[in-house]
Amino acid sequence: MAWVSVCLFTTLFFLHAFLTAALHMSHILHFRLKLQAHSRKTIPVYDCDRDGECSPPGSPQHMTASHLNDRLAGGLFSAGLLDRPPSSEHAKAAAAAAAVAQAHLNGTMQGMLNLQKLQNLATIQHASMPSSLSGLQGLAAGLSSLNSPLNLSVGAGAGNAAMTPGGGSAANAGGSASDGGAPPPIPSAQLPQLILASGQLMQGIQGAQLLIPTSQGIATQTILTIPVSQQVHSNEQLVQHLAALTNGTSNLNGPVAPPPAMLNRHLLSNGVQQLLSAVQPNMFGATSPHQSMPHAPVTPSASVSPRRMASASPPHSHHAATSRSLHSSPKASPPRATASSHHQYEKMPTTTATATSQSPHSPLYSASPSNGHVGSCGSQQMASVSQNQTSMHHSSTSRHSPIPPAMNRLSSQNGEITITKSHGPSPSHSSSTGSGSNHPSSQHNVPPMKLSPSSMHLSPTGTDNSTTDFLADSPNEPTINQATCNVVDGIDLDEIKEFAKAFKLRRLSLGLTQTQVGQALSVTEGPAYSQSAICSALAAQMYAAQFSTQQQAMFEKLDITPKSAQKIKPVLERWMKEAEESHWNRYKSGQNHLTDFIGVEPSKKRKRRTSFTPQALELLNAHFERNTHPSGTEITGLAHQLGYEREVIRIWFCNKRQALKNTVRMMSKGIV
Amino acid sequence: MAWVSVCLFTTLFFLHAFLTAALHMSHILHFRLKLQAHSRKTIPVYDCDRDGECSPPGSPQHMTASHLNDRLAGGLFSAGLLDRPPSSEHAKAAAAAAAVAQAHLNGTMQGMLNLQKLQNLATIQHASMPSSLSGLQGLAAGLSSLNSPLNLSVGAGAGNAAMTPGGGSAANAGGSASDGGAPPPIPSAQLPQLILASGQLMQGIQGAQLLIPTSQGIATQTILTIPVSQQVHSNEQLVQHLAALTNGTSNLNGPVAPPPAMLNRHLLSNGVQQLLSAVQPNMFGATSPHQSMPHAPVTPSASVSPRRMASASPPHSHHAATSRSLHSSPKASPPRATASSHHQYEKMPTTTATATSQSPHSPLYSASPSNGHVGSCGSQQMASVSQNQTSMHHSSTSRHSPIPPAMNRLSSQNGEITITKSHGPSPSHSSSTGSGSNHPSSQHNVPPMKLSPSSMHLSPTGTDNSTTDFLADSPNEPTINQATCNVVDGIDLDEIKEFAKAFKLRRLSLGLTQTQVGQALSVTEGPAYSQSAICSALAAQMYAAQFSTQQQAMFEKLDITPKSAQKIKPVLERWMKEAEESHWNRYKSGQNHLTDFIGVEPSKKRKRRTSFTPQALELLNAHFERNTHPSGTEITGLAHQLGYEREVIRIWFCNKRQALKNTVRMMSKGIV
DNA sequence: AGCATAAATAATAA
DNA sequence: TTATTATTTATGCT
Repeated sequence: MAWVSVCLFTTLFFLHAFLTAALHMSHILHFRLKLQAHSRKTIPVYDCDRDGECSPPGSPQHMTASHLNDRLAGGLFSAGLLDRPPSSEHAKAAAAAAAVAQAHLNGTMQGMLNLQKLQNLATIQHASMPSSLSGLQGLAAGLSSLNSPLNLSVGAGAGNAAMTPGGGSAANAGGSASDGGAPPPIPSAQLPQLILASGQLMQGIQGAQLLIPTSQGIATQTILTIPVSQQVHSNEQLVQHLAALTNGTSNLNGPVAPPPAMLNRHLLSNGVQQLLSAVQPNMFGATSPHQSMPHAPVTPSASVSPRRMASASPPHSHHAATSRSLHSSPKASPPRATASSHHQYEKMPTTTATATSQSPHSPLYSASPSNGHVGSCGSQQMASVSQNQTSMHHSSTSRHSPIPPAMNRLSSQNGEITITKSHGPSPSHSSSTGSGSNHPSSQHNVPPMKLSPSSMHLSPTGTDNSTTDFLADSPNEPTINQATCNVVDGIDLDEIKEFAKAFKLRRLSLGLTQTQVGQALSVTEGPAYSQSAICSALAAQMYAAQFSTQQQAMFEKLDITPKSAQKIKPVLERWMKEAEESHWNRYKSGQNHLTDFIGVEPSKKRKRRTSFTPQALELLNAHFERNTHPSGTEITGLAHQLGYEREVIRIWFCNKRQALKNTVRMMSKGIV
Repeated sequence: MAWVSVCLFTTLFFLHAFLTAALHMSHILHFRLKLQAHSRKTIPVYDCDRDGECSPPGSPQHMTASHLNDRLAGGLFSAGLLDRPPSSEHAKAAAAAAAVAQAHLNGTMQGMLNLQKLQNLATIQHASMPSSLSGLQGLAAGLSSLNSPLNLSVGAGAGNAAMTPGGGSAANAGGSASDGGAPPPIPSAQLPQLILASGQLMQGIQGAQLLIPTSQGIATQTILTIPVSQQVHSNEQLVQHLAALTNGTSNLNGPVAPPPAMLNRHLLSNGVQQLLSAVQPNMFGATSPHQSMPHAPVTPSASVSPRRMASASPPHSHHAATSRSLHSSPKASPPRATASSHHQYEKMPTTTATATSQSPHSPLYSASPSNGHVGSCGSQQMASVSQNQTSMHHSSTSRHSPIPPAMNRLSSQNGEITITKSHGPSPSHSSSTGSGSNHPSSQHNVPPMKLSPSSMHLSPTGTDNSTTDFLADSPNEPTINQATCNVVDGIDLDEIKEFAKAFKLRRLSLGLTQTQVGQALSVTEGPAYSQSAICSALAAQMYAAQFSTQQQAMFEKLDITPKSAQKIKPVLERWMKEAEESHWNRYKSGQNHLTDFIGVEPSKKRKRRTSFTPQALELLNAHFERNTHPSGTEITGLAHQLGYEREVIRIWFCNKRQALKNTVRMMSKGIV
């Protein structure tokens, strides 16, 4: 009678190159943090268990977060991003956050940061973009924050100018920005920082985008709060997440002010996988020459929808002069993209089967083509920071103009954080800082894009050139050094991935759906950018992103070239800027309706929640019991019979099935 | 780059008396094991973290697996399940696994266990069902395995007969079954263990059902692989999962052999939510008197679909004599349900908001009406074990006949594990064994059901009576002690929930959809059990299960009475047995098409959407990367490897290519 | 204040 | 292209 069954529980960890590492997760997780320097080469940095004990992979040695920071800093330095070698002291590496609210996420944080609170905090602090090094410093600060118990505070050291690479690191190390540099005087912009947009960006990530008027212009700051245990269905696991913190600083007024620096910050929690990255899109080339940095959005026109903007063409394009100042500063900024420090965070593979692990990849001033990740084929150099000037001249008009100068990696352009998978296959790509004339090919084509000039205006920040700066590898018109780069694909993939990610974050931060974006774009960009096309393009990008190095071949085979994907990027990028700008404008005018600026009517509202009568429910349930998957006819019949819309009935069944499924799942889990 | 996939392989051993043990699996999980004696009282047994350190809940003390075993053994003993007190020595408690392949999953395991491999392994080992205590021993062994570093090997100590409570524990503790007891001689059943069915059961759960011929009969073992990080969208989180392992033992040949024991074991991981449940439907009353226990499925007819079976009526009903032996044995089996030890496993609340905690509730020979869970209203006693004889006489013909004898709780009848929520509201129902005349009302109507006798044949196991035994509370004909039971609802809910869960697991393990079941049932059971009706019944049960005590009111309001659900249970149970039997038969005949035995035409509706496991997707994507156009052979291989239908795999590639193509197209559109 | 679930969104199997 | 699923959001009610 005896039955013996043996239950085995196993945890399999799949390493992305099909290397599988088995981890044991104690309580919850184990997490393995890897920093990826330039190339796909990954540097395992951290491997901790819940107890907080961390050890580098394959090594008994334990590393603390600070160690990690040092390591990072070292990497940066070696990459030429830092002026001087990082000090080995933990705090040293960390610089005060510049122009960024420092998120302070408490490990034991009970909930998400309330966005309202964020806003309130935001009003208190202001960020000014000092200059060159601030970006790096911010980065450093971010890194240093790793040491902190994962606290994210929204106060923040605004005084970026004060931040020198070596300065104020200690403060940051503490993790709370509030104690950071003295808040810079709030210059021209008397507007308090406002929440441009807020809401859930992804899975469990709450995001808020703040507009921070500064003497330099308007800075946009994105704050993402990432619940540690987000997405985990089971209770006990500690989860990790990555949060991307996007910092966008736009110069609105100060033509004189130092250019806003870009900050990229990645915070990774040990016990909990978390990533915070901030990117600041400023300073990069404006796609269209006529783009100006709108002072504070001049036009208070309430609902400036992208479409409207498109039609209204250049209404906002004034202050072209400001752009100059902006550009100049980038040059000064020391943290060149030279060593595009790709901090890869190796996550545990999610359930998603895609074998590649995603590593947060914060392209900062990753201007230098030598960026490890970037398959820089050509000999072209692109000084990311300095690019601004160069890129400035890119004519937005020349669509496929081979203008390569001041090319930035996608990320920098977006000013968004993106997570890149480490691409297993493509080996090379070390931290060839600066001068690397690696892959000229696809990487550096600067397709100004078909930027409907109309859509260009309003871009408030110096970020304008960003679109132009992109190294879009256009298959056609292989401008510079493009022939020999076969690494390009890999690079493209990275870029695409990053872009897609960044775009998504930005889109979400505006509270827009893919559909909305598509619709708006179709209006703005014309038929070629029909909604579906855009959406699909986005999807494609996402999709493409999935394939990292390893799959490039297939990619080509299927004719799904990253190149084409790359082409659409500028358009999307441009639109996004406009949308964000518009958003800001509306804010100013007091009209803060997120959906207003979309070319879509607000009509879109959510349908009123239907409430079914008990009788209806009875019938529906009876039907459901008989058949959980009623045919269309059945549904129609029911709808008619009950007097509800067919769709309502259909959805009812969908939800009912879902509920059932959930129930079952729980039960099984529960099992008792 | 890191991929982490966690696969949990669990083998559940169902102790036939509904003993559930929650284990902590070191490596990865934390388990909390609770033994629940009769009533819902739960006894926390284990709580370990990956380090292998275990401590009883609320206690700093660490327990080793062996401790757990001891504890368990002690519990069992106290419950009267063991003949002698368990020794305190760690190894002692563990007995060699009986009749079960012991899965050995290495923590560093690279991928999921290949089902093929499992099958191969299965062929190596054989399980023989010794006698009474073997079940317990097996359990103990299983528990002991907890100590192992989470290795799951599919080799396994088969020599169950040799297993005495105190013997061979050490070997098991090692975690590898291969070194376990000497493989018992493979008696009559010369068939190697085979995979009855395999595939994705749910979300990311892969399941394989093995048939293990033993001298006692055929044992079915279900192995579920649960990716740790399943369902997690972010990479890094380690996830939890629950695995349910169903063990069904059917006596095929040995009329003389001791009756198969049912083992119910629940493994629950703390850190990772895992559930393993096994249910064994054997030994219970046959609904229709003419049912016999088919020897080894006599009819090798390839596709013995339920429908066919229905039409063919009693083709397989031979060996009626065997049933006798089966029944007799239950009596002899020491582990009577007396102390229907409910091992409740308390899991961490999952993210799902449902506030009720689910406690694993494994009804084993919960024959005694006194079972805490059961709201035994009437004074009727039902000796679950002994019931067989009694129930045997139930006439399947009398649908609503008030025949109460040998009533079993649903679970026991099913021999399935089900998860019950603890119902807050209904207080009473202590382990008022036997005599409690609590809620006579709805609880005890024994609607024999309209069991179309035709459908009865083929039920291989002695389980036949199970259907009859059910205490279906039919609103009409309140037979015995039924008036005063208001607790009934709570009880019913428990049962319903349990049943629904068990049924679903079994259904899924056969790869059947509700629709399929419904269709098959409509054929088998007649119009009253039309497809839709069945499905709805299932759904209703599921649905009903959702509501635990708190929501009963609503339940009633919606007219989703547990009672009605209860009525259909026996039918479903019976059908499931047949289906499983049929499955086996087909297997024997070499026709292993999962869908074959369903009485449903394939012509029907769109196939249910498959959901691939992350692991499967990983593999598929890897293949896709290499080759977007795999040959038929490749596809077949993949399908086999992954346990999906070939067509599903083929379609996956089609869709994948399509997606790629779309992506490309859009991108190109985009720009140019 | 929370819960149950209708509605909406995104992904993807068929 | 369609239909379903999987998730998420947020409404309406207690």
